[in-house]
This record gives sequence, C-alpha cells and structure tokens, in this order.
Amino acid sequence: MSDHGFRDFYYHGGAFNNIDHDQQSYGGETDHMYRVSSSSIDPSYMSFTDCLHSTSMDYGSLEKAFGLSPTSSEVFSSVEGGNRTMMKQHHVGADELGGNTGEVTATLNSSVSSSSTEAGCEEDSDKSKKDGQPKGSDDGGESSKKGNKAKMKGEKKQREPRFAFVTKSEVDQLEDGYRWRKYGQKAVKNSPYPRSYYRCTTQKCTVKKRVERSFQDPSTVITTYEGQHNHPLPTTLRGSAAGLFPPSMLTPSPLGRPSFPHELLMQMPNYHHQMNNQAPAGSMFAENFSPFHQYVHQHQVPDYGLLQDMVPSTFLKHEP
DNA sequence: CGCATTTGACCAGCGC
DNA sequence: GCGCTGGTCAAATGCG
Repeated sequence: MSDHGFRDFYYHGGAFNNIDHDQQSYGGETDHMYRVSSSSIDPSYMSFTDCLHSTSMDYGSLEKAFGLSPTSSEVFSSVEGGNRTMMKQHHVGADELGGNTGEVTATLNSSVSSSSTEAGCEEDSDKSKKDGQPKGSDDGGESSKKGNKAKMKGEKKQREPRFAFVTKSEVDQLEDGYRWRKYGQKAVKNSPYPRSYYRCTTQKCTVKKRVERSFQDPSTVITTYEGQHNHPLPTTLRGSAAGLFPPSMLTPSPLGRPSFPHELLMQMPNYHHQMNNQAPAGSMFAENFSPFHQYVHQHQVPDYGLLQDMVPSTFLKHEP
C-alpha cells in the first residue's frame, strides 16, 4: 500500500539492486518498511550479522539469514518500538501481500529512540504489571475482578518493542519453540478473521503475541510479538518445535554461523548489550533451530517469534 | 486433575 | 462527554 509512503526495493541473487525505504512518524515513533522482492536468494551468501554490519538496516538480509526462500514462503516482518503502531503495520503487511506471490517483504517499525526500546524491553509497564500481579490480589473491593486495571492509570504507558511477521501459512498458530497460552480473542475490524492473543506460559515471562489472519489474503497470518523472552527455549516442547523439528534439526548450526534468528542474535553486539541487564543471553537461544530454514522451506510456516528479541534494538534506526 | 481454550465482560486510550 | 476499538481478565468449559 503505497499510501503509507512505503516503497519497494528489489533484491536479486544476494545483491540489492535497489533499496527503498520510507518512514513515518506516529506519535514519536518512526516506522520503517522495507520491501524485498527477490527471485533467487542464496541463503549462504551473507549472514544476518553481516548484513547488519554492512547496512543500516537490511531486511533483505533477514530473509537471507533465515534462509527464507521467496519461492516457498513469504515473510513480512515489522518492528516497532513504541506505542501503538501495530495496526498500521498490519495494514501495511496485509496490503503489501496482495498478489505478491514470490516476494519476501519486511516491514520495520521502530522507535525513534532506542532508549525507549531498551527501557521498555522487559517490563511492559502497562500490562506486565497488570499481568504480573494477580488481579485479584489487590482485591479490591468492589470490582476486584477487572477493576484493577484502572490502578495503573497514572503511569505512562510504554509498550515493549514489537516485531511482526506476516507469513503465508495455513495454520494460525505458528511454532516457534515457545509455549503459548491463549488468553483472548477479538474480532478484527474490517476483517472476518479474529485476532488471537497469546502469552508465553513460562513464569515471569511477559512476552505476548498476537496472531491474526490477513483479511485481504486469508492465506497470510500476521504474528506480532511483544517483549522479550527471559528464559531459554522450553526443553520439553509439547506439540511445539520439538514435535515439528526432527532431532537433527534441533542441533547447533553446522556452519558455525547463524542461520536462525536465535543464533543470529547471539552474534549481535547490540543484542548482547541489551540482554546484559536482563536475561542470560547465552542461554536464551541455546536450543538451536539453526536448520530452521529447512523447516521454512518445507513447511512454509516459519515463525520468527524470537526475532522480536533482536530486531527492536538491533534494527533500530534512529532518526537524524 | 491439571492445563489450555473459549468467551463475554470490563477497562483504557483515542477520536470526534 | 461519548462512543469505538484494542487489549485483558477470568469463569466456564474442554481435553488429555
């Protein structure tokens, strides 16, 4: 949807022929949207980290790093680091999808301020508190059930950075190795498909994700992650990655370099920096999905939930 | 029985 | 101020 001010750039065979990027500001935030059209991509051409180092922000590298094959799957991704740009990015993703088979599009929305991203990283001041504290605990008097939300009033609402992926998938629930519990579902305006809300089931982990199907392209699923996992991937994945990935796939990258977001993350200076004061980065993605791209190719149902962990800080683009 | 999902209600923020 | 909408809660229900 060009009316968002986004343009396209094309990427062929490992070289960017044309990169176009535009941005918009939404209440202090700036959204970035990158679109990549590719006909042939060599996943081994460049690592994700390489891309990060070589360019300010190349989402095309995402696809490369992840080994995405535009011919087998389409992935749109977007990041946001502030407060409420999600809906827009959803629109972008959905719009961009229209008839673009064989393309890999990435959308990036980021906050103009990295500090906001990092600061807001772990604690979702608005919701995690709500979530973290047992609603009933403050018991309150009257509406002890739902009235406690109001108590967070005075505080400045600050959302955690979000990272959204738009994927071609038949299933709504994409597997990313973590366990999620659905805690809500809402009808999406202008869309016959509902949006589902999930929360990481790991205690103290405030990561949430939203999953909705694109109205314009029902075969497209938009997954938005919010927050950072402060724990390693569950070792016992029930009906999750463990069940979907052959044992051979759950092994360290044979190439010694990242081919999956988790690994990529570990090589990102910014990511390490960000993780330093919150979770053991080294263990965060200990469970390897390095051959993840294979899975992507085979199942066309990639879920890069963990990307949200790195992109917000790593891909942040600071406005001039 | 424990955990996950469903679903209606509630709340906050925003636009008019 | 009011209505709309997104997001969340939590009781009820389902499932293994």
